[in-house]
Amino acid sequence: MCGRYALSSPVESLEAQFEAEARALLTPRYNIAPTTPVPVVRNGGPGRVIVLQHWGLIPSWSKDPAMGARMANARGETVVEKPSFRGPFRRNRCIIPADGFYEWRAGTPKQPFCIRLAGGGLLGFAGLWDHWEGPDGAVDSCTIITTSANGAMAPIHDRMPVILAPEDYARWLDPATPAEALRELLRPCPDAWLQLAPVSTRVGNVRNDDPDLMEPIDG
DNA sequence: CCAGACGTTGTT
DNA sequence: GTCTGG
DNA sequence: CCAGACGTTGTT
DNA sequence: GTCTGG
Repeated sequence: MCGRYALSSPVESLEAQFEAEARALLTPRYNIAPTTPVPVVRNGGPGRVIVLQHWGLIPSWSKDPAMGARMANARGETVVEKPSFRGPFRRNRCIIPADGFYEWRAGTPKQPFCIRLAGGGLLGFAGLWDHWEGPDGAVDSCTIITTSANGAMAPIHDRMPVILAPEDYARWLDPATPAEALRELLRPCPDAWLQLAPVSTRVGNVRNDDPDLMEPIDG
């Protein structure tokens, strides 16, 4: 799955790769957790924008915004039908940028890994967002879509985030793309894209937030 | 008809 | 909001 | 995802 | 064990 990731690339790199205009101040983060604001690329006006949205999708019809707490991920296999996700899947698709993400291999102790592009560069997760309004204001929130693990990820975990190819960004964000074509995109990326490395268990604690969290350790 | 759910992950 | 269960 | 809490009363 | 917070 994807419950923790990092994003520290300069805003200029994000704007270039995703052809979007940043409308929020972005700070380097090496330990991004659900329930925090995360940068999201989505359609806005004539072009694409980068905005901060709460990680954990709160359905627009939800009475309790706490519902978002368990919506950090959405299964790609079922987004088309789940009540919480099918509306956003039709209308509110987004891309969530990352420099890498973390997965924990089961065992004692659990061993965290950092997964990055083998050739370096930014990843774009397939995501969904929604707009929620409550008595005390409005919240735009988002979720990261998951799929089965590819060969590279399988030794660590049976799920992984959907990582879009840059040539698929436009298709994913285009409101006119048919659902069948969208579902074609929700597949595990090729093994060769990814590079995995074990990292310090310090990443488990969300209070730790420094570049060393992404650094490979021995073993 | 109304009431209640609406989700994923990992682990057992 | 929309579906499922009763 | 993991880490950490898991409670109430009265008083300031 | 299970929920909340980050």
